[in-house]
Amino acid sequence: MKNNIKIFRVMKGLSQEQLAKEVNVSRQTINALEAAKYVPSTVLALKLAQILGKQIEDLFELEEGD
Amino acid sequence: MKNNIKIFRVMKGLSQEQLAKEVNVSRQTINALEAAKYVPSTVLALKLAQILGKQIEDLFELEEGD
DNA sequence: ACAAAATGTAAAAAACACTTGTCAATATGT
DNA sequence: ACATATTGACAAGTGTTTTTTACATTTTGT
Repeated sequence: MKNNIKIFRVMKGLSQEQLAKEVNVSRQTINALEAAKYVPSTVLALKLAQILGKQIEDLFELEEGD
Repeated sequence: MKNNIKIFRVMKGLSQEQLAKEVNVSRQTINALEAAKYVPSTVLALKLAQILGKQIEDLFELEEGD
């Protein structure tokens, strides 16, 4: 599961910590997400999409094996 | 967290079991989802949106407390 | 009325998101 | 060069949550 969170976050001029605060998670969670260590819950995905002004489908891409 | 899975599933003329097979989960998972017993993983949400021809944002709606 | 298909529900297992803490590395600005 | 802000990475744990297995009920068609 690939994601483009980092790209859109930077485009918004936000630090990981700032984004984390906006969606109520720890900074490490954002960091791990950008490193594709795991896939966020649907709730978090929706919040991220909302803050970043994108559709979830823009942020995440299904891969072989998902 | 509300969802419209049932509505779109029926519009597609699919049974719970058929939809379940398409997205590789048990039939009961679909049933529980439609009963809003829980929110599916992002992976499953993406697959459902794909099969139903909708955006995740069309299927799920954030509520107070999510 | 009967069989088959579809749906509902509950308990339990299995999987996973997320936190906290910590340290190292890289970038940014003065 | 120095200090500060930002990011990367990792371990360990916890608690939550998704998902399955199994059984019961309802619906549909003939």
